[in-house]
Amino acid sequence: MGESVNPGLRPPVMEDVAARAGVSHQTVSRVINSLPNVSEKTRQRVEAAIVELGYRRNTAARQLVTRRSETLGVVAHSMEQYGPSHILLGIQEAAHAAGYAVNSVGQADTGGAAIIETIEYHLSHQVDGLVVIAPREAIVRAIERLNPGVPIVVIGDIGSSGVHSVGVDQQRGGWLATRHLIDLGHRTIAHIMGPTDWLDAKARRRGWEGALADAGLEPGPLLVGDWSAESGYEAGRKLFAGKGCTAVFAGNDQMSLGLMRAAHELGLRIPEDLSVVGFDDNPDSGYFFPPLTTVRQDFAELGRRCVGMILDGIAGSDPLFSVRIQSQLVQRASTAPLPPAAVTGTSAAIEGAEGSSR
Amino acid sequence: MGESVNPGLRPPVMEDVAARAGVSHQTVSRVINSLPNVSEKTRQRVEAAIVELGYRRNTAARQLVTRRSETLGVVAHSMEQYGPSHILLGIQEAAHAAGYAVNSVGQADTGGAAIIETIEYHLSHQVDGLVVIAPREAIVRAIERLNPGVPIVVIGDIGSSGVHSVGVDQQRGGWLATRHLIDLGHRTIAHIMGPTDWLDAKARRRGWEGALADAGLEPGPLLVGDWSAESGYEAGRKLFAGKGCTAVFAGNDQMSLGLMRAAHELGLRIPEDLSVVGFDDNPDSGYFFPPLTTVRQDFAELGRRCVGMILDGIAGSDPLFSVRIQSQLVQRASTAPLPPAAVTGTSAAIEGAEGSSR
DNA sequence: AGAGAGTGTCCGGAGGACGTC
DNA sequence: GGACGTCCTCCGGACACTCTC
Repeated sequence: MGESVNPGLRPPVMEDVAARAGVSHQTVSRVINSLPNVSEKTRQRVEAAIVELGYRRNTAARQLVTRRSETLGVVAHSMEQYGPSHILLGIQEAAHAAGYAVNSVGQADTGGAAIIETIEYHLSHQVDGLVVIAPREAIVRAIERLNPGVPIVVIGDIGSSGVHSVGVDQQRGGWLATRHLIDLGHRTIAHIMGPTDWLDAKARRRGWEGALADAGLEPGPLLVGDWSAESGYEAGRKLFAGKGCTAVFAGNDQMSLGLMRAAHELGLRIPEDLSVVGFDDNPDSGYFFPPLTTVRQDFAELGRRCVGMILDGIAGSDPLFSVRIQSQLVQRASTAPLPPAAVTGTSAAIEGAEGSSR
Repeated sequence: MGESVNPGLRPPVMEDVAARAGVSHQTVSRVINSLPNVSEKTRQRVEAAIVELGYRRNTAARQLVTRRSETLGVVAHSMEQYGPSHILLGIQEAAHAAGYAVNSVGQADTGGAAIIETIEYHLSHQVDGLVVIAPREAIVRAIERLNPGVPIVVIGDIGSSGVHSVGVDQQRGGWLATRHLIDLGHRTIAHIMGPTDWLDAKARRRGWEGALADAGLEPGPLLVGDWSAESGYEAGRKLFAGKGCTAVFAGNDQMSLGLMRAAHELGLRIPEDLSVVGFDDNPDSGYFFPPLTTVRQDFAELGRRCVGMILDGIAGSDPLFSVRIQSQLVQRASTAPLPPAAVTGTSAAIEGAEGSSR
């Protein structure tokens, strides 16, 4: 590709710069690393030589001797999803602020083996710390058996475990969402959960169950989706075919979208006939039809805490074992009180439970 | 972090494995690299030693001598957007299939300087090839002045330039979207473009202008958004306040979403009163209200072509300079023919609003 | 003798410790 | 004591070599 400053085959090395500047390679090293004891004149000569030769320091060699890479590895997974991708953004921001580069390797492959392979990849590349975004049971298990040699933090609301973790309190989020519906007077509240092997999905579901139990209510219908709008739509078709529920807590915003589409097609009005709560608060959900009540997660904070834990680990102090970030309910227009008399509207008439509970 | 297999401070190296297996480090190297001339018995002893010690080969040292990293660098940017993030997924898939790891470094920072810094980061980390997802003018300019030493491909529909590139033919996509509206009989077609410093946004806009010009029509109103649903909403409020247009081509699906929300709030029915076309075909848009007509981009193909170009470059053959991937129109329910008589202004309020489109 | 199995030495590029002027 | 230079080291791989059957 054209105008190479260095027509020779091999890129310039420190020694070349040194020769050009008339100093030793060690002095070049000092200049590059801003160490003291280099005269101003020499520094300038070296810097000029660097520019002239288009020198770039060889990080492999540097890492070899320093044993540090100043980069954090991230095992990225399901990055097409809103949550994971924004977690990564949060981590990148926080790491950058701390002077660390972030090297993220993702794979579409869903298997645990691929994840472990990626972890090994990072470890053999001398990352100084490692974040695993892989809220799946199997992964956590595998990590416990690992001997990483560097701090490693798993993102996710994984309960007590031998693995360091940072996660949004998904269960509480699910609880908040469900509680909100209960407070509005709903009594039959369905849940569409994410894939059952996602820890997040399970935690949100537990929150739903918990809120219902706390209120002395029976769990409503439970369906499983795959986070996609399509799966939410299909769940909605099934759900609305059966006997009515008046409210649904969907595991994320996209499934809520599909669900609401299914509702529209069947002539159910939202929120008059059906209240819907999502999870994530992705930037679009305020513009859904209607704007979606949902649960917001603070990914920036998540990234900060996560990177903080890793830096603590690098510094040697034993970090907190597990951190939970709070989530918060964002009320919009997809939820409304259950009108006292409106129980006749849909086929929810079966639920004559006005006075019975509580 | 408890049960380290190697309580010493320094991780095991090849020599340690060799000692344990009773061979020389060179034999260990042969085993690891699956080279011939190692007896089965020796191989097994070595492999056992590797597992026992938890040995991982030091990639820095390996790179130092092989001068190859078998990884591709990706400069990721604006990864919160649908397009960029899915391009990355496509690249990862293709690279993985070719046996390359992908190391993506993203930053929130929008400045060109940060991008160049990231490129330098990758180059000094000995990536074997480099992809830059940064469809911004300034970046392309800066890359032209670079002396990378490895193949570098920019993602984007950047016209002729000294830089290798792969991109979806955005302009043609914009043309298709607009043409579709023209074919439906629309005559005043607005466009909400993305940020003006995005090459993609400009290309889509050119497509819109081109299609109108080809049909002998005047350009309709032009507004600028930032890809977000919110910006689409605001654009919609402005647009619908003025004299009516009957169709809008929005620069992406999210802006379409916001736009449709604005339309709903003003009592405009879609597609009866207003046709909308988006761009991206993100998985949600089939579940919008109504399902969105949009333009699909093949990100997997994009990734394949991109990685293919880089591999060609690594192999030494001069790659194609610039590749354009075709996009395609996906028709759904947000567009409809302009009723011959319906040009009677924007407020067709009368009509039972039961449009269960589809 | 010759093929197969295994060894010794040096090298890559940068940084640390220490020495010298 | 400031401004350098000299050696040695990090770890894995290429290469040439030796030994054995």
